[in-house]
Amino acid sequence: LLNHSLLLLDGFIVRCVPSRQSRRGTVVALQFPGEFVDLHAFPLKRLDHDVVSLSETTVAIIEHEALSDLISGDPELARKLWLMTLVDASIHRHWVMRNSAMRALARVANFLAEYDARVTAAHGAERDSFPMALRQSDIADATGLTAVHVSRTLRDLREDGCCTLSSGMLTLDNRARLHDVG
Amino acid sequence: LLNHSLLLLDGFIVRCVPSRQSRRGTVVALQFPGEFVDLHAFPLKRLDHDVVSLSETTVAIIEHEALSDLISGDPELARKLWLMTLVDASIHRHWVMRNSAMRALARVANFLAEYDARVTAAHGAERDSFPMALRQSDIADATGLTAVHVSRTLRDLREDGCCTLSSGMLTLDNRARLHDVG
DNA sequence: CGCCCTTTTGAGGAAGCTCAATTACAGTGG
DNA sequence: CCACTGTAATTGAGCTTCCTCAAAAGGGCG
Repeated sequence: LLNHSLLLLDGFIVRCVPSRQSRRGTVVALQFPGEFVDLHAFPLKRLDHDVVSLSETTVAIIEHEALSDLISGDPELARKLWLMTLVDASIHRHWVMRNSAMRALARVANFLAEYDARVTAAHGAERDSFPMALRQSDIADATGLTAVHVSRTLRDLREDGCCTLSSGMLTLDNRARLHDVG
Repeated sequence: LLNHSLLLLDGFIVRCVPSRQSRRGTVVALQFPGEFVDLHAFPLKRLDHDVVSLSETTVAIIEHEALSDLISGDPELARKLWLMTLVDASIHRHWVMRNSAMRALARVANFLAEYDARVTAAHGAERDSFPMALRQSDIADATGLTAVHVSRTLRDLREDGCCTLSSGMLTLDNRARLHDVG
């Protein structure tokens, strides 16, 4: 039973639901700096998944009592907090579609494009090369593929001139083509 | 831009996000009587997916203005409405896991088990046989399989003694085994 | 240098897809 | 009552995609 939520200030976090596929389970969400990790625990009071940090992280712990006090005097803020959880849900729907209806190449490309878009939003400026917190096996857990096949798929994307993932850095060699593929 | 939300009173509705796989796109959510279809349009003011009825339906149209009036005087109600959208999100996460980490047999079994659980909740009493609003091609759109393979998978479940889907009726020949498989 | 973790590559196999034909079934009109 | 039609379900054959297992190659760090 939770009485606080986490706001991610720095680092990178994934949310996982248990499954037999991987030791850690399936990755169902990414969280970038500036995002709430488990705001839904505020009305829900419990968590139906695990929270895993993949790097050094800094978080703000926000007591639910404090949130209650804040929104009781500000219905507009309440609306905004609700909206943040709805954006989460919208992304979930996209993930269902991606992992159900796209083949490996498009799936990984689309995943990396989402990562790009969100890291850009968190960082404030578009870059053609930036740190990627996920290893290939993490991408596998998030896309429903095996690590081996992710490796092959990344090679295809690299040879296509889309992007290069190497030693923790993702380089977008051709953002337009990546978006096209994914 | 929406200024109202739908409460499903009777019938059956699916929510779809566009994809190239199927004409209608990927089914990302089921809605049973008693559930809000698009409550998230209240804070969000727009819809990022399609709403499709698969049967005759009766809905209540709820103006957002009315919702605003209601919750302004009742913070507890606001909390409950928020919670309903969070349950939706939790189910989304389960769908991501199911369609990413489960094989066809377990995937379809789990899907039918969810359908069973939710139709039971909506109907008020457990039954071993009840109407199934989805055709095999709809199940395919919801599980990320092809209609042909759903057909084969249902045959396997039938021969396993789990359940039988025939002419719009789903019969649970062995609920325990179905849960076990899925 | 040696160790551990991650990535890459190969070969073979299994799961699921595609295409195509057949069957079942309900509705419709003669 | 029976052909005729259109939709949904089933079945088969061949193929593609992805998985599994196993081994090799990098790469960072003690």
